[in-house]
Amino acid sequence: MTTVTLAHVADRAGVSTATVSMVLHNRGRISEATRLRVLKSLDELGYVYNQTAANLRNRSSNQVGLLLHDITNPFYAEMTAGLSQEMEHHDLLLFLANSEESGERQQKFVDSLMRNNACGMVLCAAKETPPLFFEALKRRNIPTIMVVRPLDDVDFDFVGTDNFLGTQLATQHLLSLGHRHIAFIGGSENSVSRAQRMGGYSSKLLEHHIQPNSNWVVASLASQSDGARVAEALFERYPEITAAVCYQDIVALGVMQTLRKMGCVPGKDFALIGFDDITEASLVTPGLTTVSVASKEIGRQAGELLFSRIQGNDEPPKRIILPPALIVRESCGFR
Amino acid sequence: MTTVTLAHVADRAGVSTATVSMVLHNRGRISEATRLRVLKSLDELGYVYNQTAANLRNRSSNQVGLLLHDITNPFYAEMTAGLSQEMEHHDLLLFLANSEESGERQQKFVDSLMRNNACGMVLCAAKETPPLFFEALKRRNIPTIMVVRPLDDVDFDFVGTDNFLGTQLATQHLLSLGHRHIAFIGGSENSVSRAQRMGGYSSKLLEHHIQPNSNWVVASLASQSDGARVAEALFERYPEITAAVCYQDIVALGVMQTLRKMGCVPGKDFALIGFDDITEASLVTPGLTTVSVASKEIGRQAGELLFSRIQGNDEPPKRIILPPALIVRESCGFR
DNA sequence: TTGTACGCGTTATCAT
DNA sequence: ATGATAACGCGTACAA
Repeated sequence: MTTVTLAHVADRAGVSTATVSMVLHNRGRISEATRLRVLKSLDELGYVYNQTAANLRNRSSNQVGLLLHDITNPFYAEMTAGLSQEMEHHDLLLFLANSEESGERQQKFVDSLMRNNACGMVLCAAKETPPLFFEALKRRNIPTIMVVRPLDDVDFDFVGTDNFLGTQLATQHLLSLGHRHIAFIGGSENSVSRAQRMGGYSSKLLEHHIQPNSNWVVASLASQSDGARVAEALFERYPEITAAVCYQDIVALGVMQTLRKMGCVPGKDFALIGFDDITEASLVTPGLTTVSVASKEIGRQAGELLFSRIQGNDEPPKRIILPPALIVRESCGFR
Repeated sequence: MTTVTLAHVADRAGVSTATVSMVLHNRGRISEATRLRVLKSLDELGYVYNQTAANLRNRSSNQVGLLLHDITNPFYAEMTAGLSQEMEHHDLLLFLANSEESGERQQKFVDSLMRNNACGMVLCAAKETPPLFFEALKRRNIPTIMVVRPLDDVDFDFVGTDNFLGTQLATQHLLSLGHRHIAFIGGSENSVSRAQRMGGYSSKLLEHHIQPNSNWVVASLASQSDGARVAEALFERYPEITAAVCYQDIVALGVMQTLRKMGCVPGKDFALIGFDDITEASLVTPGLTTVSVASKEIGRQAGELLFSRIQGNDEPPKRIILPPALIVRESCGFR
């Protein structure tokens, strides 16, 4: 109840609060005798350090914010685990918030972080975030790392994966299996990530002297059901398609449903590739061939970079792009 | 850079800091004229409220901690989403930490919460947590809600699901499909949740005058691979088993792998039921019949209860047990 | 409405 | 060499 303060400890040890503070931080020149006396009092009174008071005095804090749209998405959960580990390693506390793609909630969270004097943040910005949001952030001058969703704005640190290379790998895989009629399914129209992934896909086709067909490129929401829906429409109109690169695994799983429904066996009659390598990808039958983006590593690297910024690292903004890898399972069949 | 304080705002508006504070909180009787003047200054100077200072003065905070073993587990991710939503609703910030079943990390997190003067916490305690940990928590007297893992200690609020009823539902389902040789797979030996789930399973068997066979009850780690491993050993020794209730979905998915490997079709040659209803359960083929525990709702209810405790609700500790529901998919076949 | 003591740890300055 | 003094960070709320 009655909180024990430095003053209480100091009284008991017969020293000043300054001395106790110094002992706590192993700073200054304190004789071994007093040090022991202070430690004893500290222990006897069950002193609990008041970080709030220290933070106020130091105009600092040990608290970092993480904003996602949806922690329920296994990709982000993995990333969070990586970041959390890194934060713990540096004795930082991690605030978590889900924006659910709402700019309002995003703003609310960031405001809250400012008020609480957070020392840094990791953001995966909501889709329709206005430039003003980022401008305001810059003025605040608080270390901020953007993750996963690439931003045009180069003034921010960024950690993500190489979307372009990822779909290149995927497309190359399909091409070398002999496919020539390859669709691209998923992603929302205005997404930068999608543009990059589409770029990898189309560039690979062109490299092989194949004309990308814009009719075979369709968007979808980030859900299994919508993936299934758009795939159905696509395959009905263009039965000549024999393979597809999907924007993300969730969508690919939906496409798989549609294929089955049409009596088409993925991995035999059709070749399907996803993106993200979420846990589900290894669980479905046939196993989904996909592009792995090392989600946990993104979190870890973001944490590392953020920590260095908090420590005062003021090098120009960095872009850390982690290499993706093709994970071959059964959904594309065998050579 | 130079932080704007209440004093600055007060100066500019030609009033005292007390007045500004009152305007900020809509407290006291301030004339409309001064109120507007203050609001104007607030805006012009771009004032940011310093929650840290307020917290220090009030000996309070708006920060809550959540401890899990693994945010990567979809069950906990869902729960976190529910809690996060509830916290946001009450303008509380949520600290997240993964213990990964380490008592040390758990202790470290809780200590950190104490130092930071958190106003409450939600804990899913690590497996081998010593009673001393809970005793110390009680002395601290900080609102704490235990979740998911039932505790013997009745001095804490608890929110979880009815494990016993859950496996009763599952077992009943298998029995009514005609199965008589039913195994119980998964969970770690010393877990209370497991004891409860095993209780539901065995009581149902007894109710139907079937002797539970302890050889058909096997433990496993909370992973697909270990589920597969123990299932393989079990089925080899006891080929007469035709159905299984699993401790959790992850394990059931592993069992499914083993079945397939043995040329056994789940839902046709074998009936399988999981527990948790994680997303993957609906994605595999055949869809996994399972017991749903409303993970998100657990988070929400924990948040609600915690908030009421923070508000001063000092009723005796509550145990909120959410009813589970059987989700019938295809892994048990059809009648 | 205001003046101001207060919450508690920090650290520069001063004293022995 | 050791350690004390006290102003300070900034919002709060009571007495005036």
